[in-house]
Amino acid sequence: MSDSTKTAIVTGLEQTFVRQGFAKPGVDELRAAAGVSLRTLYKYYPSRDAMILGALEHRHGRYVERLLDGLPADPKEALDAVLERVAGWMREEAGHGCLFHGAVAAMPESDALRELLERHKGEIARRMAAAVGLSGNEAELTLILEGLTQSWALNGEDALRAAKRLAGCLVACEPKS
Amino acid sequence: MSDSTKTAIVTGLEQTFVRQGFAKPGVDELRAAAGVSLRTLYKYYPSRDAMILGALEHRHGRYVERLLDGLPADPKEALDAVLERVAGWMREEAGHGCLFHGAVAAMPESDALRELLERHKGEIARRMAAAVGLSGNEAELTLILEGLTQSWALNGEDALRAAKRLAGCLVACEPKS
DNA sequence: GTTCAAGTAGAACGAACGTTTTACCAAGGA
DNA sequence: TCCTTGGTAAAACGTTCGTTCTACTTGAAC
Repeated sequence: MSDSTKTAIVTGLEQTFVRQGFAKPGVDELRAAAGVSLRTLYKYYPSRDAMILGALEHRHGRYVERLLDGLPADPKEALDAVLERVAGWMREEAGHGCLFHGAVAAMPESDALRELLERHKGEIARRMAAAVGLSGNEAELTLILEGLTQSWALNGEDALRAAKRLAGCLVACEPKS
Repeated sequence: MSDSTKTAIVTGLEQTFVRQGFAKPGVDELRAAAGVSLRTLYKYYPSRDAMILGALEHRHGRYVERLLDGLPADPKEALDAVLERVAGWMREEAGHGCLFHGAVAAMPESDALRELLERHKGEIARRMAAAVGLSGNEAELTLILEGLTQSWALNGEDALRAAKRLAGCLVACEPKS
């Protein structure tokens, strides 16, 4: 059980699910993407469902790191930076929207997936609200983030402009404390 | 080929896909939900993919009607009404987020699904922006709508409050024309 | 030098799947 | 009366799927 093998496998799995979704790719295609033998693949992830979970866990780590590490200390700059980073993620990694929502949408009856979705979104909302100094407006922030992620597929860079504009409005409208 | 049979079938299909997603349910389960024989089901929808497309077309019609028919003439009231109607839809019909995004997420390589998604979202954005008097802010409106739909699964009624608040901010911030 | 963990290649298996087909039934119009 | 239309029930077909298993290779540690 080597760590580098596991990373290689899970990277291949993640890429495949991003490109093809969760319905289509069969285990043999996942195996090819992982670059290992079927036996090894099943040793690290003993079922197709485990492969899905593993890929999502891996993506969660990458996403949180990319979005939240080393944000500017100033709350306004941090807010702007987060939106830019989300747009960058969409450009480079997620043409088709949030993979976690996609997984739950594909298999809405899986409790494990729903739990993972809640952990993922919850952690991001909490940490981001703190970083941008809008802890009382978690729902508004989450809405802007989800809206940006989801409408990116429809409007591209316009979605980023709209998100910045709405975030600006939110800060401007906020009752002074 | 009777119309009432077709409606009964497509209603059953839509419900099943809403509840179970697009990956899991097999044709025999869809048949049971449609309440017809396998032969009849295949006469109306000659493949599983056609069943998916048919269910989404049907849902599109229902959604557009519910969201946009008979809106108040006053733009501000109309905006509020649309958000309320979206929340009502989420409460009653779509616990798991937008079915169109879900379909594309499950099978991102299907051109037919992507076209349908664009038609669906495009029509709603255009007609709604006109109805609420914010035709220059389609991207912002779309973002709020997508954000509400998507964050409903996470925050429930708080998502509606956040959407109303952001919509209010948008109207207040808008440069007077 | 042997052992052992970690890997490859790919055959095999039973179940499930999407689809087609056969056989039959009920009602209405010419 | 017969034939068409729209439907049911369910067997059958060929494929594909997720999973397991057998047989073999390699590299490093003791």
